[in-house]
Amino acid sequence: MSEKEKCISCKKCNQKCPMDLKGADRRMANSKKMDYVLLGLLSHEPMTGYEMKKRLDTTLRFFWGGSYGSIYPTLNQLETEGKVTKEDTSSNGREKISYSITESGKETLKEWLKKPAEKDELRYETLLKLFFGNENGFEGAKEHIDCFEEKCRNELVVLNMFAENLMQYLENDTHKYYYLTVQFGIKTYEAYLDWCKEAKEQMKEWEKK
Amino acid sequence: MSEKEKCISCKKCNQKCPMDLKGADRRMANSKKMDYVLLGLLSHEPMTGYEMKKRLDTTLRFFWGGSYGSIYPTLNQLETEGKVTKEDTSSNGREKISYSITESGKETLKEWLKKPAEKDELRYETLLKLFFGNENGFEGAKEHIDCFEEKCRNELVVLNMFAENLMQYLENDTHKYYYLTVQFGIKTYEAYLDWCKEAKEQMKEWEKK
DNA sequence: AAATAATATATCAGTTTGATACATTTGTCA
DNA sequence: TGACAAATGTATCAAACTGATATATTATTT
Repeated sequence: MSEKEKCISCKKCNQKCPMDLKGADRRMANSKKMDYVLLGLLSHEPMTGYEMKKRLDTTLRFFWGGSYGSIYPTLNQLETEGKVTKEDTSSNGREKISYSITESGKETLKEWLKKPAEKDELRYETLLKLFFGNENGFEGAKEHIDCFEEKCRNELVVLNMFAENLMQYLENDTHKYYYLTVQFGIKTYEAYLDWCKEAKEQMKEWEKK
Repeated sequence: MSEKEKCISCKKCNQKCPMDLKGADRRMANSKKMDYVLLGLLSHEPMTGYEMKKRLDTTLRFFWGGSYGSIYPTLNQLETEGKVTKEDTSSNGREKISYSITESGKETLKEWLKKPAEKDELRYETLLKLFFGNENGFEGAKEHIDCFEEKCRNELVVLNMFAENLMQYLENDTHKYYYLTVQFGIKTYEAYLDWCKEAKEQMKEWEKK
């Protein structure tokens, strides 16, 4: 039995990976990323912590996330390190702190930008439920795919709006990079939709037999 | 100025999201997922913790991960809850514990499989570096894309091998679902490569002007 | 026979999440 | 105008997970 013929997914078929993955460098340093995310946002313009959260939920939502629980503590840490400065812009009773990036902060950001990306990852619960779907049958699998398909369609609507909207601001340099990431989102969601269709067709084939 | 004309990426252009995202249900319950991952793996066949880690690094690597730090504690917890059973299969001095799923564990897995997926997410450091790339210039952006492109090509080689290998085992039901996830991986990595090419072309256009 | 790789369990500090608490300001509509 | 809802804003916490590392044995290569 050659390496290629060995099954890679269970012991019964003599489980063996057909390729050496030891150098595949998944799971690298889990170094703190929030620093760079916040410095990056502040490199565009000064803003509050609340606003950074909003950016993460709208502009960056297709490829990165973040919660208050890491935003505010990180901002304080960055201030201690002299990489951002606070400015109290409270009006009346409402607390409001506007953050700006310092030269030192810009330096830190630039250094990070020069280094290659450590880790890109997907964490698709839909795929997880599909992979273990044997206990759930084709019907269950189809439901998960339908649900995923709908989400993708919704995301595509948003992304296409973003792209259209951005067209008017492409003379702004920072927006060029934003545009590229939006195109990435569009390309991937279109691929997902494509896969949804094919996967359901494949299951129909299997059901016939 | 209509909603559509407002810029969604900075304050200068009167930042406003062209779409209401409040109901977009990003960031839902961060409930423990490792339970289900391990139960899912054990629903295929009994194995050790070490082997589960290996599966995560090979078979599931394209859409899910996991570390020893959550595998072993979760296995102990699952045993306490009666959802898996331990069997000591040590030989001589080497400790070896084989885990099996119980009826109760299968029930838990099935219930989870029936519920819709809570959250699918991308965490692409490459896109992050690209988005903040203004500080780094087109040259820097291209380097990140080249690096990403190479990773994608490598992943595609592995995935195509997986697909080819799996063809021989498609009569095995659980492998059908595995096959679908591999197809997902292939589709998405192909889309990524497509985007890499277009993004670099786009940047060339911008450079001309 | 020695060195290296693979198997195997286990723990820990550091990072992030999702939820929630609390308070004020703005917008809506009756 | 006044009441109510939504948006703005800061902050913290338990629970989850990662990446690294420690430790030890067995299998494979040189």
